[in-house]
Amino acid sequence: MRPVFYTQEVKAPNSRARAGAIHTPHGTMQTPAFIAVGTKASIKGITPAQYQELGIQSLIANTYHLYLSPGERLVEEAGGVGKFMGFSGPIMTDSGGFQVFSLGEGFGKKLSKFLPEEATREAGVAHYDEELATSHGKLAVIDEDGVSFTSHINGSLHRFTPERSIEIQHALGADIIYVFDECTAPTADYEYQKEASERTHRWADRSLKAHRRNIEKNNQQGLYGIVQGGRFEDLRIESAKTVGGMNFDGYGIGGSFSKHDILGILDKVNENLPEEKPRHLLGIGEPEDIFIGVAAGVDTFDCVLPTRNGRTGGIYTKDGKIQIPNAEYVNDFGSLDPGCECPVCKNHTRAYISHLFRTYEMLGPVLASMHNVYFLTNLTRTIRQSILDGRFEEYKESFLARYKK
RNA sequence: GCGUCGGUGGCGGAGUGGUCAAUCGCACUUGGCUGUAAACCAAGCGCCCUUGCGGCUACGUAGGUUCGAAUCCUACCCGGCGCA
Repeated sequence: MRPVFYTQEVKAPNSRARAGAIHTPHGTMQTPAFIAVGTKASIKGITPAQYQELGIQSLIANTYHLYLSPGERLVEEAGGVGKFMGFSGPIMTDSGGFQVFSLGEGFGKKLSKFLPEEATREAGVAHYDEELATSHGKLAVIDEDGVSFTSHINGSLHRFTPERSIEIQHALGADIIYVFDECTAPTADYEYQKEASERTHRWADRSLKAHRRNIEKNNQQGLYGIVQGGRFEDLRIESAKTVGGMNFDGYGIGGSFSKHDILGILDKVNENLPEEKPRHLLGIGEPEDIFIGVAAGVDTFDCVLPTRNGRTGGIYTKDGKIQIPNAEYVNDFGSLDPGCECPVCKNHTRAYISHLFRTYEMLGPVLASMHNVYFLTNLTRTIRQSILDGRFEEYKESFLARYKK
């Protein structure tokens, strides 16, 4: 028996949507599930004591960040990342593969998953600042064996290889760890994407071997492979087949950029991954994206948006997103999302939270993050129930009709 | 009363003869954020016309000098400080 495994309860009749559970040494999570992002062993703004009432079953921390600070040895000494941060449930660690992108090709773009320049300008968002990027250079450089990083904190030089990433993740001690992959830019051309995906496959093999070599950790931690392939369908399918054939404990689907239609290929990706293993869609997403993912057979999701949007005033509601600091909410005495059962909505008004943001009280970002995380965990919980009840499609239609109105 | 310094856009505060509707910060308005270099970033912010290296009105008030003034001169009004 592997330390991490999936059990299915109900499969929807007309899609790959499924309800089940992922079992780990630190507990079981009911899927589909939203996994909160806790990069530096902290879901920004939320204390572990609040996880349960916010529906947080699990979180994903980051190898690169914890390696830089406080260092994997210290976390190990503390008893692992869960013990260190005071959370007893299941935890994942991402391998640092995303930082290959955000500190490499993504560096200086400010938009971590950048859009083409015109679309960027149209959307009114910051775009590539060439002077900034070139004055600092990339912070990550890739070669066949691994990636050299310049610390974004103090400029010191560091090196990750698949073996090293696994070694660090062994020390961090999460239930589910990931192979070291290369997250490519969505704008990468076919040739580069092919090259990068194939390298990621070689790294997946090396990560797996490194994990198996450590008998003790291999029996305590599950290892997920990662599918890449960018926006190219044939590369995605090829990647799913290759990584899917390697007998990982689960599969992450990486490099997803919804605005580049990569989610459209998801169904074909999952068609080529083993049915009996859990699938995680890395870094996604928005409520619309979650429905796409679930329909395609994804079990778990993680995304920075609920906490990042929350910190900056963006609030999820059943009627779409709102900007709580905006003038129209300063005297709105309703709750953030009318009808929401979260502790924030039960106790506070939009007017109050708008005030907190406008006066830079840290409680504003905290309450907003709490509500947003609840919104996503509750969404996946409701989706799960709809699958169990055999009405996933109806629920999807009704939710999106209102959300996107 | 005399002397002196000063009055610039919601506020603070640059500018001190042309390229100034006026640097910058704050405030304000709006937008963005998808494995977190992110409690962040961007745009707008006198009025008007969808437009434009567009028109109009503006730098205490009123005049004046000049091809041209927020910038120079005169008077007045207001404020700080000093002396009476």
